[in-house]
Amino acid sequence: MSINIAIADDELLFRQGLRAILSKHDDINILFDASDGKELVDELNTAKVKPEIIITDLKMPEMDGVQATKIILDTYPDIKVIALTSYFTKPFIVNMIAIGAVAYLAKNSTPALMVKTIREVHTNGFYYDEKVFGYIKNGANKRNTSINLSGFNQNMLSKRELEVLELICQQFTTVEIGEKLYISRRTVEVHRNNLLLKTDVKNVAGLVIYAIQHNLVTFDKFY
Amino acid sequence: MSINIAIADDELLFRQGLRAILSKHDDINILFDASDGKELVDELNTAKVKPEIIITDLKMPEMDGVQATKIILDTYPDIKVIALTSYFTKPFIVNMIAIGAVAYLAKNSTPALMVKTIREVHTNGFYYDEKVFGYIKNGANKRNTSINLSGFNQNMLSKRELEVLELICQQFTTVEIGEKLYISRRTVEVHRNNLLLKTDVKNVAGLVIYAIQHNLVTFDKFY
DNA sequence: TCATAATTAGGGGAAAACACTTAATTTATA
DNA sequence: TATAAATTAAGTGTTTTCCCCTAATTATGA
Repeated sequence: MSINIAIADDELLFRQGLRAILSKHDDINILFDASDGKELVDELNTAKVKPEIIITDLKMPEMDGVQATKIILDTYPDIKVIALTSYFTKPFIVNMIAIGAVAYLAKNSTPALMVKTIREVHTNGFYYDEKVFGYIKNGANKRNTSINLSGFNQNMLSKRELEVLELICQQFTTVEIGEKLYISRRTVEVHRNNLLLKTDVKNVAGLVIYAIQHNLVTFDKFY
Repeated sequence: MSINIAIADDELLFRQGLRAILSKHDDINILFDASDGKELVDELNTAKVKPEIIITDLKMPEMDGVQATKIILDTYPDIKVIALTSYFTKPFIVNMIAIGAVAYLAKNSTPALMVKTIREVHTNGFYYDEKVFGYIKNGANKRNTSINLSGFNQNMLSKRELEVLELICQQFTTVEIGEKLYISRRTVEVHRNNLLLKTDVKNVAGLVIYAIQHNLVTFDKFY
């Protein structure tokens, strides 16, 4: 009996590449793939045979892997989600685990590791390597005694914070942002400060990089 | 007779995926792959059989695709370089063409388009689709009557300015940058100001976006 | 060699960002 | 409905950025 999986990644070539790699293994069967979180959720809902495992990229347009995972696990708590990304950052991993991802794969892993991860998740329900374990420990020690959703939400950016972050990336000053959002300069400063704290960066440069890295803003807005 | 190619991309899974896709085609033969520009140049120099075509990602750690292409075409002017990236921006494309890339492929292209591009480059020496053609025209009309390296260099940032820009992106303050480069705070301020003037942006946020957009810094340095 | 560009450095000042504090009001949700 | 979270706002002060100005030294190239 083969393991039914689904893939989500915004790069078609990457998706097709994964298909080509995984198709070599008889015990792995790819049901469908999606180019972003929204497509993934839609395809999942309409699929007759549900996948046991979903491998999803975190950085995607429209809806990213984090949001998609939340929605999916809400409706299908038995589906195992493997997070896939190029960026191996502590907050990311901690958040993903907190949301319910059962494994974390770097994009520069070997195909062998990917297959191993899929099989481990299939048999054991999860797979964390030493690195991820290390991050979990460090991440957990930071604020909470254990990883939970409240700890996760503390790090998440609120709607307003995202608005402010986007305007910061568009090179607006605090005063200008206040005028745009019809709120006080002071309020914007609070949001800025919270952004620095939550994203754990030092200044505007860090915020912009964080925003781009986490796909919170799109390049298209600048050109 | 098959087409000998080499691949450069920082993500192992992507590289292996490409191998899997391209290995299905008998007329395409992958000689070697590399995880960054430096490795690519090294492997190329030591390779007994040189590839006719190199497919390289632009955004890579250590040495990016732009630098690598420059170096490679300097020594091996007959090698055809196909630029591969997730970002389809005007300046990027224009620069790559100016440097000498003979084709430009988006990472969310279909495998079929990639194979077609390889074959077209092999037979015709180049392959530009309508989109890229459009960008070339727009890019050319902007400042120069034709695309050439001198036009490109006029807008280029100096070596020192690039150093400062990189450190700004790494969240260092003016004073800190001065200490790192063993120059006065004042001098760094001059470079900062020139950066703002040359890139035509408003503040640090604009500089960071410019740097990322133009591939002057790599994400990997931040994590 | 003569001009141009790059790099260096400084004075002075205004604006913006950042750091620390407290706290009221609204909103979501358990 | 009680509790938590988000959003709002402000005081006060320091640091950093950004802008104006001048100007010497060092490369680079025509």
